[in-house]
Amino acid sequence: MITGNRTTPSAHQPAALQAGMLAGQVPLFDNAQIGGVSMTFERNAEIFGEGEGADYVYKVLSGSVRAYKVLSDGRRQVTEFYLPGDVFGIESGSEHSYSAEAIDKASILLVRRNSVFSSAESNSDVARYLWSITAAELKRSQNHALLLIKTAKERIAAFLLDMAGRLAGKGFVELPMSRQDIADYLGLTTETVSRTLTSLSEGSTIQLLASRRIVLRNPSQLNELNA
Amino acid sequence: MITGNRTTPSAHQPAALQAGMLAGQVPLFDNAQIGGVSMTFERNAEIFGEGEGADYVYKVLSGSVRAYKVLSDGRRQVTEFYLPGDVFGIESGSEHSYSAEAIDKASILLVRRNSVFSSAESNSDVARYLWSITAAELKRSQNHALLLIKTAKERIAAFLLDMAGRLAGKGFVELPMSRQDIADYLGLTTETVSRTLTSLSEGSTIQLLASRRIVLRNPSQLNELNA
DNA sequence: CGGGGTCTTGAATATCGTCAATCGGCGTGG
DNA sequence: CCACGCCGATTGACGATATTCAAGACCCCG
Repeated sequence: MITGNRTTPSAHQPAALQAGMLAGQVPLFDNAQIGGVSMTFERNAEIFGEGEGADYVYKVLSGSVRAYKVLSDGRRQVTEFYLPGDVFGIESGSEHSYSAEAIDKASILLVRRNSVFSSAESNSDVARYLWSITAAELKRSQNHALLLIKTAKERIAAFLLDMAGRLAGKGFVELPMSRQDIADYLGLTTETVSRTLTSLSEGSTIQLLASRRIVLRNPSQLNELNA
Repeated sequence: MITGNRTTPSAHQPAALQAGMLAGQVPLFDNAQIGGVSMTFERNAEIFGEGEGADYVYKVLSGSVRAYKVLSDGRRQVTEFYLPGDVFGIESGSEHSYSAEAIDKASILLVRRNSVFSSAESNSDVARYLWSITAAELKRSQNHALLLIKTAKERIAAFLLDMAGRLAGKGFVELPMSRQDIADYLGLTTETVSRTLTSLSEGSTIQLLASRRIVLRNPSQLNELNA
């Protein structure tokens, strides 16, 4: 790996590691004892590609990341969006089963997979933390699959509520990703995403301050759509 | 938990535990040291329900199991089919995030979650096994999501290939599940599943010996559909 | 041989996708 | 500072795929 337009590894910068941590867990990724290195990725820069060696695990310090798979004909499925605090790239196999790119300029903490694994060998807290992250991702993935059987309006509603919960803005949600990213996450087209947002806006369930800046005027209405 | 029409726990019966085991792994679930109990579930009997306490982990000894989530309006998403050798029901939270039912008469090995967890505390091999099972499920779930963005024909093709690989019959695939189960797994309707199978059959890609007994006449053709 | 559930088939409809044009914001350069 | 150009987003008209509603066939079990 280590390709793409990224900056040179900078000195390690301690991170605010609130998210992703359950009570009583080891502050994995938060100090030099495990040897993390932070890197900056430019907009659309590849962090790793499907099939590449899974030699590192990653944590978002700032910015946002999309993970995705592509079909042979170019159709793309965004499996997950990772926001500050999220850990990603942990795999059981030796190769990544999906690709990851920075959505916007992003600062990412890299930790050698071996460091984490060998640490887990001797420290059961680390092992449990590792497992709990994976289990949480599994749960998210299963809920994602649940999304994909819903109607377009329901998918958008669920997506907005999810993002509102994770981005916690000042009265509005500032989406880092494009309509295409959203479409590929929800299994829709950009046109349908756009139309659905317009429709929700016309029903004053939401308000579009800008295309990526959205006010949830009526969250409970979104929740009802969340069948 | 422990509800539904199931038989009383029988004496432990040693299982053929080939599947789900990676090289060098601990034969978890295969002996009394961890206190497994096998139970028989009748067709359509509930093994556990969403929201119930996740006090056990399960392994299919014979028969088959469907895991699913339901939306408030009754739409059902089958998240996974579990076949002999598969382990399921491991969760990070204290409650199951999905339900599980026997598809046909099934024999299931139950192991107390606490036994597994405490074993993982002291034995890093068990911890690693636990994690690898969860990671493998995550990978399957992500591939499942990938399925849901494809066309009906592609979904059916992928499903048939998957089942053929896992069921390994004598010249044909004997499906344990109904069209409704397949439909809910693939995010389609029974009618669409039926029509698509008929269409594949007319193109002699497959042959329907009986509705649940299918010959893959031309697997490579199915693979090409697997975009 | 009958009955109930499963599966298949048909016709009409709806939702979302495709193709295409236009709009709009933003950075660049004059 | 304003004009241009580019990329992303929106909107419209149309079409295709899958759903819905409905009827009938098949098959296993009693």
